Amino acid sequence: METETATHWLTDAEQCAWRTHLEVNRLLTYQLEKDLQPFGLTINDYEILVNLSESDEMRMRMSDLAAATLQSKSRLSHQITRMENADLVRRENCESDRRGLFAVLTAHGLETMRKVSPHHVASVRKHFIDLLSPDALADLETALKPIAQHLRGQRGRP
Amino acid sequence: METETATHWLTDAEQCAWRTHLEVNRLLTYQLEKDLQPFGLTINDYEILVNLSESDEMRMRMSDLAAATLQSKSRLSHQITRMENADLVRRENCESDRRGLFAVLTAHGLETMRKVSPHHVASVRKHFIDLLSPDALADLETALKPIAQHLRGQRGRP
DNA sequence: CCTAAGATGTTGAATGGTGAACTAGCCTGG
DNA sequence: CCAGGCTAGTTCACCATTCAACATCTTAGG
Repeated sequence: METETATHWLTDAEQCAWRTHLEVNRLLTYQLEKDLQPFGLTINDYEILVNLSESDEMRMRMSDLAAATLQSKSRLSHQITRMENADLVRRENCESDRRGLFAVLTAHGLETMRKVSPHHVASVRKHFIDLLSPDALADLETALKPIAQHLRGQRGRP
Repeated sequence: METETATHWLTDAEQCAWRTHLEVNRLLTYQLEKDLQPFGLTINDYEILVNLSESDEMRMRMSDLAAATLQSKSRLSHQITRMENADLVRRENCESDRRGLFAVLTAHGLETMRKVSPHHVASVRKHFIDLLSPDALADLETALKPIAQHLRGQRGRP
């Protein structure tokens, strides 16, 4: 009789799927970053722009933006400072809560977004979406959705 | 007749799958990192340990290790320096090519690996593998494998 | 009210990552 | 055999991220 619980190692199939997942993630991030580079944007920059451009009035509270992009407040603060220097975004005070700030997309930020997004979408297609059959896409979504939900639940837990 | 090529935007289904994929990645990385933290290791550290422990003689050439973990040589060099200071790894000269160095797992590194890996595997199970049915796992592998291959091909291209 | 606890955001120091320049050793063709 | 170009790895200067300390404002309880 075992005195300690045996580790439940991964089967070959599990390990293979897991490593493929890891590899795709890393290579994909690398590739998207690279395709964005000619425009002087990082993936982080781009994601901020997406969030803002999809928001009402092109603005979001710093906290909400940090939550939406899964970054720490500190990191977002630095990030927005950099983007402010690049005139992609500006900070604006919040009337209703004077502790608060909005990050607001500037005209130049919006313009940048319009120019860059087609290229980014093309990149996502080329390196991901278009390599998946409609069935595979659906399967992927089905497989990952519950995981996303589980992980969201884990956030900010012991 | 259009004078410029229209952007082929993502459909709702495509966008949804894409964003789920992104979200899972980020949250999963966050979670795995967090589960590794009590042992004083980062995901990067862990991955180096895995690579070395699976290698012949518990050693790999710096270049090979960099390629295997998809890091720049510079980054790996810093990383190994840190791990050397933590006595997880040591550098050793290469007889056959005197430019070369091996990163070698130390006894303490191996011991650490033995202690930590069951927890890491449990974490991978809890937050990923065990949330997938065997079918979903197979689907995932099927969907991602060609993408991994495509991306590997893109590496180090114009 | 007033105070204490909590939320919002910034800052600064320390650590980690990047990319280019560099050192050193290998290898090939003339 | 030796000059040039190539490969391995490190280093340096700069940028990005983290973590803890802080300033400011809000809100809930007494």
